[in-house]
Amino acid sequence: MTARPAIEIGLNAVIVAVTDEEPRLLAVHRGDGPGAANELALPSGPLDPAKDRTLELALGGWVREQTGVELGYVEQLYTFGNRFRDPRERLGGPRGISIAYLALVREAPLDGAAGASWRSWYDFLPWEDWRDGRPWVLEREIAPALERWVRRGAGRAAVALRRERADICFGQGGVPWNGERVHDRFELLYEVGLVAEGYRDAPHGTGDAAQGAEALPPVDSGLRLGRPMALDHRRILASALGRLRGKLRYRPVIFELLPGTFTLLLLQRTVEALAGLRLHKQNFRRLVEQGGLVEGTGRLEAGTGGRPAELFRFRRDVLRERPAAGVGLPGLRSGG
Amino acid sequence: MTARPAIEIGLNAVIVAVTDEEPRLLAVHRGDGPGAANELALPSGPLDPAKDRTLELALGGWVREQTGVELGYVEQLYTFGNRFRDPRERLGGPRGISIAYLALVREAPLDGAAGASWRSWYDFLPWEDWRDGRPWVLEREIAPALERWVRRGAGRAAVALRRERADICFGQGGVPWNGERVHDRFELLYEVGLVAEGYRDAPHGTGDAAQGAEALPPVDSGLRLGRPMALDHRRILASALGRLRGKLRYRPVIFELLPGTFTLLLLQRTVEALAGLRLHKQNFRRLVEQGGLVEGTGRLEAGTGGRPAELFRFRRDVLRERPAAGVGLPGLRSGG
DNA sequence: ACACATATTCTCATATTGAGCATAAGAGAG
DNA sequence: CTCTCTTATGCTCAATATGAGAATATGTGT
Repeated sequence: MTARPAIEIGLNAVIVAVTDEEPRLLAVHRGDGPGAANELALPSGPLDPAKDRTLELALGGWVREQTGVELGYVEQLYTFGNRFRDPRERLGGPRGISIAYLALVREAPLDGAAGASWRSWYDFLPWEDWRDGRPWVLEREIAPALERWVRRGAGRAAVALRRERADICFGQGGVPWNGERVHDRFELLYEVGLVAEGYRDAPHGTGDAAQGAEALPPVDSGLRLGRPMALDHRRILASALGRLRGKLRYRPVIFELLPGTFTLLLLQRTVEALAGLRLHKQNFRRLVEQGGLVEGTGRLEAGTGGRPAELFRFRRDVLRERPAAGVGLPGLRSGG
Repeated sequence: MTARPAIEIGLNAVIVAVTDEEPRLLAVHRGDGPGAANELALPSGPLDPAKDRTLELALGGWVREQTGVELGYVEQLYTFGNRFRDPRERLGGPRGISIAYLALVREAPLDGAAGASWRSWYDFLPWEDWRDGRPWVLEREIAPALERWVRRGAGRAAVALRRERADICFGQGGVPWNGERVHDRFELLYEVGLVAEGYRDAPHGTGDAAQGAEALPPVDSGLRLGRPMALDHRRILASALGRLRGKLRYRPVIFELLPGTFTLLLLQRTVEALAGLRLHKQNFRRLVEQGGLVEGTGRLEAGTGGRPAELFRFRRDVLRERPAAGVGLPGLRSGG
């Protein structure tokens, strides 16, 4: 038996950019793994404990190698460490601990390196995009399937608990939709078996993979909502989206995704893309302008139809004045 | 050479309770380590990759063993992984990755197990307590030392950068104090050498421990602000306090620290203890009552001086109605 | 000149927040 | 029993923030 490390630290990056009003992430192809070959995955790689000085540096190296992209703003998301999170552990592989990061970049054309590509966020989590109203997939697929799951609860109390959980997660039964609860929603869909990963990872008799509180067999394994990813990468993506939506409120991170100057409409569309909501245009403008987040440059954009818009830039001073300034997403709008 | 793991996953817990209007954490004594013997440390222990099913379970086991305390609400904080974070790495120890958790409990008397004890949070971070106004140590020790550090910057631009950083961290030069920036503040004090750990860990000629952006020798090694802890445990504590202060705003976590029924004053004092601020009593009451966070029980508290206060309980329904409800700490008050 | 499209400015009703006054209800001193 | 002290609770008022939308400005293309 050769000496192999008992533990492997995996580093994963959710690399986000917004282009054409779509939030995108950088994905790579991944041919191995006992599941379906050639799944999409997050750029990732193991830490070399002897060489890598910091986790961020190691991550940046893997991303550079796999996608050619250089990371700027990077933030740690979460560390996942459940046993058998990576099915290779069952085959004698090391215990995998995976540290997920969120990175924000301005989308750059990929130099065709490897199989890296930009993918729309909502291909993976289609129920998160409310920009055109309540998403079809929620109404049509998720709600009925959840209702079946609720009803299948064992006893009155269990049904009530399940209903409360479903209502809170998906904004039903009078509960308002909460854009930041992305991970909770994915987790529920996973447990219920509504996403492909839930079915794939379920204990087909093995018995130990049931890591959730209740070991549920997937009940609606016919549904495959959203595009799946390798391992738990879609779960990581859900964490990232939730975190980013929350962060928008109280930190001016949005400017990491924008060019140096931009129109207020581009700023708004970028926020909307991430928030998955429409905002009231006039009020949004008031918020960012009076909030001191941006300042006009005096220059105008080349006309694209109507009256030309002024170009703005991020007001760096806001970090001194209101260190907790964000673009604040108070309410949602139906129309444009 | 015996087989030793190349990586060790350390699990640390910042276990918080509030008693007598003081936020406390559970600390243990720790006799080893190449530094000062018998330092205070967070309850912690390594993950057993072959046995522990989840990170939380492993953590709970170590905490139980070292303190006898059973964890309830647990939340992951951050994963630290810089090389040589643990100085034993230099002596051939495994690469240490440390995952920090925040746990909230109701303070229970310790059954004398081991050397566990409750310690006031602000013994370690005295500049964070503004309940009696701007803390003395900030005015008297930190501000002047930081000013010296700022002036020592190499060149005009460096001085300006340093000043901005110091101002933002510590609410000087017109910048308002931000209670959540706890970790940034500790980090700055560490780099500048104003806390004992900064001096202890500094590269005394070795040259590789300088992990910050600038490899600063500690400049004010005479000062020892606050009580130090083992390794980077005080940094972890700072992360925990910052996170908890932030979380109070948008999640009703405060009730994890309170008994089932409580007066509004106790609730307020508990929030104040964590926030390190005084709040306006009438407005606080309005906030939590109208916000639907609590409901009266009709019972009164045994008199402790003035008019008896009504006992309230947490309104669990708020989780359905406003899933993002917190106690909101809008502004600070000078008086009581 | 005219329709069209988008940008920008204002207005207005309604919450929310910050601050402080006023009143209520107990305990203890005289 | 009354006065004073103490804490609880209720209420007012101004300032500010938010949600919604009307009105006006300034381009492009016909």
